[in-house]
Amino acid sequence: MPVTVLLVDDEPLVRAGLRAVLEAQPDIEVAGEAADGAAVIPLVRQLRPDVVAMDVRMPLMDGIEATRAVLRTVPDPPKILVVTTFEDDEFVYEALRAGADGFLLKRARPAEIVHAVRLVAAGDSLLFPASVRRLAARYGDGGRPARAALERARLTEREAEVLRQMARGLSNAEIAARLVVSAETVKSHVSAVLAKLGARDRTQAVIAAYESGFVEPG
Amino acid sequence: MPVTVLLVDDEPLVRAGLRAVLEAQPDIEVAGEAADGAAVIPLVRQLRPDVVAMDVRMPLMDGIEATRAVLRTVPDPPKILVVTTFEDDEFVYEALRAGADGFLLKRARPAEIVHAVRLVAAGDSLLFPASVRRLAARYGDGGRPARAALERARLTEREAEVLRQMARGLSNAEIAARLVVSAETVKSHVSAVLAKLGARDRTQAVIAAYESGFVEPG
DNA sequence: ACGGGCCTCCCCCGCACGGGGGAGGCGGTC
DNA sequence: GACCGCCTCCCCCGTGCGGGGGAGGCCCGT
Repeated sequence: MPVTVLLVDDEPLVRAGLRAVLEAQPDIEVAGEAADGAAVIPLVRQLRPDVVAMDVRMPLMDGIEATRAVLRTVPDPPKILVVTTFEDDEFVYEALRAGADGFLLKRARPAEIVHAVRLVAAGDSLLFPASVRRLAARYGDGGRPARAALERARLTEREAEVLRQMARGLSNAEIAARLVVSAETVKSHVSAVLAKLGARDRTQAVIAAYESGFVEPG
Repeated sequence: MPVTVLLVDDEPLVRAGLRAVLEAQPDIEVAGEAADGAAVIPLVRQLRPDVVAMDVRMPLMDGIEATRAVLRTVPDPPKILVVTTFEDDEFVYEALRAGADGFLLKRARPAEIVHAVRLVAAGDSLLFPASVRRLAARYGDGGRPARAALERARLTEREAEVLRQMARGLSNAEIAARLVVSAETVKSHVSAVLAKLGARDRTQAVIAAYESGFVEPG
């Protein structure tokens, strides 16, 4: 059965764009739309979408509040894919803490948008649109961010182990030696980790590990 | 003038080995030896070495205590290069907090040992023998580690900026675009950063940035 | 006026990395 | 028995990365 998506954005144009992109896919279906965060909860209860594509800036109730509200009040809640622009940097961190499963830049190419929806629908986390990184330098703390976000990425035992080794700065060959497997096997695990985290390379994966609390600095 | 080094290790064999390796270099000179941490402070005051190669496990006063003592009591103190084994993992973190400038594995090859001494003598930090990474998973916190260690790496403005971009997961090409310079220039800066941090690749550099507090997670 | 640090850009080159495939074994579940 | 997830290993292939050089322009301090 197809992945159902609820679009939440105050701009009709953006909703139309997302709808066009997503409905071009045979395995994705737009279940409905909302123009405001306050309208989201009843719609989620009614439509029970797999994924909510949630804008950040909205009148009445912003995307962060709406995310929190949905996750708090709806049993077996949908995945929340937060739609951001470069200007929304400061909200990304809050969204992560609110329990968002992934991020998406409005200016992303259609293929990326589709990919993001499929990824979070499958239970993986998408922690790596470029903008997510920009918060790093800006925010001191305010509480531990969502380790859950990475845990929800459903890494297998072995993949988690490989990620830990990556986060120690080891090369594939070194990891292979330490885990006593072939380099090819390590490459397989690394690729799986990258895919599940939405990371492009090992560096991004390690950053995600730190940012999500999967590994602790110090 | 040559780099002068004070060797501090309770095992004569290790001291002899270090001496042999270092004195084979025309630009490095062993100023003296000590078999115990307690003997270090007077010797440092007397010999004023550029670098102290400090063992961790020693009778009377261990390398961590000695490092703290030297840095606290000696004006214009020498660089401290902590000599560790794989078994000393748990001390590495403390050493970093105590103000050590670099780490060196006893089993390192001669060329690496020489390189490490030259690096810290030049004011750079060597944060990346493999063992340093192993502490990551083990220690919760206990206080902020040495941001100073990375600051002492004397990154230039531009290098620090490039490192920040690296720590956001950007590729060289993306950094080039963002800083409006050529990819070649970025490569130059990246290479300089790796050299100064003693990192092998960008992933290790980013880890060092997190571990040292140069960038903050969350 | 000269040196030195910094930023900038360029060349060549080898290699680890990562994508895209596939495939076999093994332990669970249905 | 059939299925599926996980781990393991293999192939090919392109390329971003990083090392090793060098070089010119700029500002600054002496």
